[in-house]
Amino acid sequence: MSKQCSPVPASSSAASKGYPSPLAECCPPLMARPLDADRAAAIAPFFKALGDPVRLRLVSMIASSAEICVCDLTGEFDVSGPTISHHLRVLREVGLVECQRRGTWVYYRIRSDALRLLGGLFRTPVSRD
Amino acid sequence: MSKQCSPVPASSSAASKGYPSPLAECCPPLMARPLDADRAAAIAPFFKALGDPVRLRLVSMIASSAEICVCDLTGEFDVSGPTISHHLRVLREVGLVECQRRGTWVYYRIRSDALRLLGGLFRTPVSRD
DNA sequence: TGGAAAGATAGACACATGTCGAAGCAGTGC
DNA sequence: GCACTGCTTCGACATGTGTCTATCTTTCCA
Repeated sequence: MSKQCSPVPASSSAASKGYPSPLAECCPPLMARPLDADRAAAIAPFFKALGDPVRLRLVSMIASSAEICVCDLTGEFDVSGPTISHHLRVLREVGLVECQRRGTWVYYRIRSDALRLLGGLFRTPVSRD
Repeated sequence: MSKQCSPVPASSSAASKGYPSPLAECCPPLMARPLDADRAAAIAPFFKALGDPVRLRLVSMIASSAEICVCDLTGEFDVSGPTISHHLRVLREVGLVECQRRGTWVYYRIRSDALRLLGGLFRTPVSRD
């Protein structure tokens, strides 16, 4: 029953932590006002997922094309296939990417709503600096 | 000799990893083109630092004011003083914040160049999505 | 039906990380 | 000088994380 691809409902980890939906226009820029504990707990997993060099590169590769096959990702790294698969799972579960199986191959795509959310945190509200 | 406050040269962890200066207009948006391994290794530590809920909140509190005293940070969390101090050190070493001692108190300030760098990664190059 | 290939999962293991209490260091003020 | 306060560092500990090999599942095709 294809337990592997897209077992993730919509937002997953953040949602499973009790916060409604961090993807939905949730948070003001970091410079605007302090995050409360709940929002911080909901958002931190996204950054944590991006905090590994392999995963960061995976995200940039996936985000740079409309979609990309796992077979085209694996060869670019010095780590084993299962390790790539593990990292893709982390990215999937946090809601940064989504995947779709087509025949033998699995294609990954970026979730641009997640990218937008994170980008929004770095906007400068008034342009102080 | 105040080993505690600002023992960090300029960019630290990223610089110590051999990459010139991730703070200096280094990287195209994630969606523009894949990061090479070196840049990913230089940038991932920033996200890793933001990947802890306590640190993310600390950053948002520091970024939300021009500067803020450690004594005003500690009380907002359920963890001990040494733990806050540890997290501030991580943020300092990666180059996200900087600090300055004034008398008995230590004040933290955001490094907006770092915030800009990270924000730049989420810009949409052409506006595909 | 059976083999091959693409990926995911399981289990194990070394290492990193978050947390704490205790101790240390740097200023302040008596 | 000496006690006090603010903050950092140290050492210890439980837990989390990244990686691997081995195995399993899914799909395709002869």
